[in-house]
Amino acid sequence: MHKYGKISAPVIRRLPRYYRFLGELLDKNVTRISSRELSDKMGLTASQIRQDLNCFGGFGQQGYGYSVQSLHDEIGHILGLDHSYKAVLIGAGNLGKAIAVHMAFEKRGFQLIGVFDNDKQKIGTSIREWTVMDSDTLEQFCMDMKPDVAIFCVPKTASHELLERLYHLGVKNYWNFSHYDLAVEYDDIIVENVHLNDSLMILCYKISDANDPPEN
Amino acid sequence: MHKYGKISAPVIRRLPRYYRFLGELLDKNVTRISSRELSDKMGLTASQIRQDLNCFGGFGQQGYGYSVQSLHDEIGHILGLDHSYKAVLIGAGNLGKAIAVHMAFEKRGFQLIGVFDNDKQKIGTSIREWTVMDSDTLEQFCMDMKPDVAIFCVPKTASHELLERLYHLGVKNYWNFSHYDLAVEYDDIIVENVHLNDSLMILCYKISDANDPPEN
DNA sequence: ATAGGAATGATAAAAAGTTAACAATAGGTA
DNA sequence: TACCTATTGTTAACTTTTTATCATTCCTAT
Repeated sequence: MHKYGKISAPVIRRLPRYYRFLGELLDKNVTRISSRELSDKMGLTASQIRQDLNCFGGFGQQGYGYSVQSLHDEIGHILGLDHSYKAVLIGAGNLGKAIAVHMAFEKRGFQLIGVFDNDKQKIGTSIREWTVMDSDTLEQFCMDMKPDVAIFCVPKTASHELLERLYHLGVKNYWNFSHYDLAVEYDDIIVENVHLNDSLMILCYKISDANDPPEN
Repeated sequence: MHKYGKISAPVIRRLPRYYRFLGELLDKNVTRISSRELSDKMGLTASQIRQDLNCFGGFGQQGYGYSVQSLHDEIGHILGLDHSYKAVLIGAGNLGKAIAVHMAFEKRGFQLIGVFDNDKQKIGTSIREWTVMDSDTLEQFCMDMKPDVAIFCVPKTASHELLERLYHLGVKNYWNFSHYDLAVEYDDIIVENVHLNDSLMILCYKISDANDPPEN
């Protein structure tokens, strides 16, 4: 779909934020914006915004700025949100359930096609439109449905074995909520981590640091 | 508690990962490790590990390596995990419930002292040991209990007003799950974001990019 | 006790990322 | 139509971060 040069990770990680702010501007019926105005709103430099956007092409007009609508659309396209990658979610505990219910997958380039768990209590229960399936049926399901992505909402202890199974079933992309590093196992998989524990510890650091700042 | 020079964000964000890997080594009864071995396991350079650790002091011994136990403890201390910051969670929906149930707050430097929601259906219900309280009582609760942190599990639309209320109640630290940027509102607050939507979009980008790589 | 080897801590070099500066250009205005 | 202004796209400077190098130190074995 898109073929730009190698884009650096920091730039990529900023794209969703641009997308979000532009969406908010759209809601407010703002039709055009300059890098300067946007930088003020977002708390970063105008230079960075222009630099970032120019990785993908010249979306602006000199002396005028950027069209909010078309920039929003462009970024959505760059992110690949017009895809519909098939995702399976594994682990229908509190977190898995929250993810299934909470996320607007369709607006983010995905489609949730199945929810799995190995707990007999949960199998057969419903989460919105999905009926929780038995993890033991993953092999058959994957061969039939060929999901693109697995969403890992399982405990750390289950992660390793599950990754191995899915990897051999051809699943190479992972959204990982488990307190475990999938990426170190295979080098041809794509992993996006949501390490809640790490995030909480970072918050702890920041608070501790602020409450007891280094004397200069 | 700790007073090191200014530590850069990238270093801080790596600390929890070191902590995690060291914890796993402890579980396996590994008593010592060299930066080289650890770097192999973690998929980064030995140089970086040594550089990172030396921000905080010399924890290793030349010709020997690092003691797993003491390095683990040191990093825990640096992160401030021996604190017990008081946290309130706001928004007892699927996500909020999952966070309340899922996270081992006590092991991460926190203590969850209250869960709030404005939905009459949810008020009074129980989530583990917590009874969901009415958001309208936040003012009184905060004045009595002086929480250090608020965990935002509310919809974007509620975020702005809620931040304003809590800010004026003296809450200056936030763990933010809402699809909204709190940090742009005030400049004396600490915010750690968990933007699930952003993360999902980044995954979408990575997949799209890998499936249609730039030709060289 | 002493020598050798191993791995750190520190310094230096390289790479990556951010910010600043400015020329080029398009739109608005007289 | 032509000038003036605003704002981009681009290049260059600067800053930060990462990686490599190496001297120093401490453990281990003889």
